[in-house]
Amino acid sequence: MATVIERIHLEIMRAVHIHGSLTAASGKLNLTQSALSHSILKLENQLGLQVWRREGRRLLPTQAGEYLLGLADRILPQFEQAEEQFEQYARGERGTLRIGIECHPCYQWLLKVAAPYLNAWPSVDLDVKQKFLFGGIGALFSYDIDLLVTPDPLFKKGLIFEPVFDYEQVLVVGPEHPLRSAAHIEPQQLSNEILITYPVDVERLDIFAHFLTPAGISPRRHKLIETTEIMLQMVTCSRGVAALPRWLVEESTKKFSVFPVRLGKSGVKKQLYLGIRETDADIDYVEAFLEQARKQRG
Amino acid sequence: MATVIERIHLEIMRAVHIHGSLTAASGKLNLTQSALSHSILKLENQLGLQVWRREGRRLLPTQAGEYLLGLADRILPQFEQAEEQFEQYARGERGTLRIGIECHPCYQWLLKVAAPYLNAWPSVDLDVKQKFLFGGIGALFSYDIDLLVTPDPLFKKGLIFEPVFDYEQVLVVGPEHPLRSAAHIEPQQLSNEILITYPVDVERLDIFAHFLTPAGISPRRHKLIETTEIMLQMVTCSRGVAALPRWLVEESTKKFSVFPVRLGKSGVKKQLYLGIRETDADIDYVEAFLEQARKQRG
DNA sequence: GTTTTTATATGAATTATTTTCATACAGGAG
DNA sequence: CTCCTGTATGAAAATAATTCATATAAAAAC
Repeated sequence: MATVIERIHLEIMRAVHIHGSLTAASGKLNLTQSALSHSILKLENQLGLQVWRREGRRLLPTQAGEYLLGLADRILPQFEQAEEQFEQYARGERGTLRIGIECHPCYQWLLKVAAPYLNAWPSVDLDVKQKFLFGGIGALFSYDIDLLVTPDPLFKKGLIFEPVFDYEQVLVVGPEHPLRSAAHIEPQQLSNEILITYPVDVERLDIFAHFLTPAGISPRRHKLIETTEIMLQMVTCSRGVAALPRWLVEESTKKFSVFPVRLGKSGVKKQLYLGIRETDADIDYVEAFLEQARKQRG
Repeated sequence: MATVIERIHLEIMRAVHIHGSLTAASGKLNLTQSALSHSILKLENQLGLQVWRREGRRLLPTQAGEYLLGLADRILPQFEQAEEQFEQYARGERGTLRIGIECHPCYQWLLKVAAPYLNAWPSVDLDVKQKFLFGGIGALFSYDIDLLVTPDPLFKKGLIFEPVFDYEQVLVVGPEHPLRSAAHIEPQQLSNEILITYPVDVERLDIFAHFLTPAGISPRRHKLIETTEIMLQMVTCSRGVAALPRWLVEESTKKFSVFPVRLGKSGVKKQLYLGIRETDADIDYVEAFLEQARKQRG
């Protein structure tokens, strides 16, 4: 078969899916309803099958339509990303490094590396993404991001992962807290505490995954807070305890009266990794980011 | 920016890359050299940058050109796969289940499952792929395959892996071989043998990865053979020993005089997994394949 | 239940785009 | 230097996409 599916068809499928009707979609695409109708009808003719089941005036995707929608979701972002990239090239900029992060400490760490990197590479933009339909690895494979910061590396063909940061996850308590100067704590000592965490799945929280859950302990209450600052504020006021990287706690002692306590006798030790696609390994500004990360490390 | 990059541009970039010149590419695309030239020139105007550096009459991709080539490699196969899929839909067929395999036992196992599945689903085609630029997981993520058979599952968001087959990797020896009726063998007993394997990386061969290498032993010689039949033939004639799944050896005793011997006291135990994309989990013929695999298992 | 509104489909006319044709121009081989 | 072979280019031709005007029908409103 010749080439029949064009970008415009995917654009139409997606726009109709999002906006609910050909008419609504036509506005967004700066075309008339008639143009879209003709375009899809032609496609249906060429394919020899329907893309929508016309039920009254609703357009319900058929199996083929669903397939096209999936194709649109995979492909259109890549066209768009490419066009943005070219706009940047044309302006003399190098491009955008799209960074994906999969945990909160990842974000904290990234903030520290980003500043010196942006100074060194004024022609490169950074874009940070946190939500991935198929996880960070999937985002890397499908070119949604160029670089992944994660605690879970994957050593597979086509990807390169490198450790960039070691840290210890510690409990943070306020100045009034009885555990304030304990050498370390055991899981059961948290069973009567209010534990404050970021609002993510419990399995993804280190204090649960590597400390409480293995011991079969739950805290008295589990409170969810979005931002680190508010979290530390609440800990300072004895409204609960939290778990954060030690370096972050130590940096915060200027602003908040908070104290780190080791989790378990040997502590909860974590590593962050940086992952890229093998094919990107020799792009200068990608390489430079890894270099910057290594420098920060040592 | 409006939508400027179209499928045809990617087709041209790829064809020129493959065939070396606009003129050569034009033949393959059933267009004239002039058409391609106009098309790319228009694109370059809209993007505001060159896609090729014109050096004499050679067209050398610029950075932007390289980017487009990468885009073409990722995107065009998806368009093509979609069109094939639609052709099948139009013929009343359900589609093609593209299966990736990452090891030789995977292939042997697949052969056993494929026959009953194809009978049960006459409207579905199977396509088996063995070579992946970015490994099986990458192929799954980038829609090169729909289903992966592998000994290395990856439990990540967006993917579903399920164990489908347990087997023991054993040594195969011929009728004259002194180890023929040994209860099991130790690594050093192979140091004077000719070991026959498939021609793949040593790290991917179970007998090396899980038996010889940990003990620091190498066989006297290492011979590479492509096909299982020839391999068994050579073993029968005392031309060497091989390592294969026990079930495969047992099935082969009718045709070849070969004998399985356990590797180490507790044997080398392996599992095969089937992996799919989460989004495909409720496609009936995909589900049916998993069901078939489970049935085979029990 | 009738009317009004709002959606898609369709044919013809128009506009825009792509493609070809003819040819200019230039690099590389001999 | 000349011939061969590649790309670029402008104008003409062919094709394709888009609009406009309108038909048709399903919801919604009354």
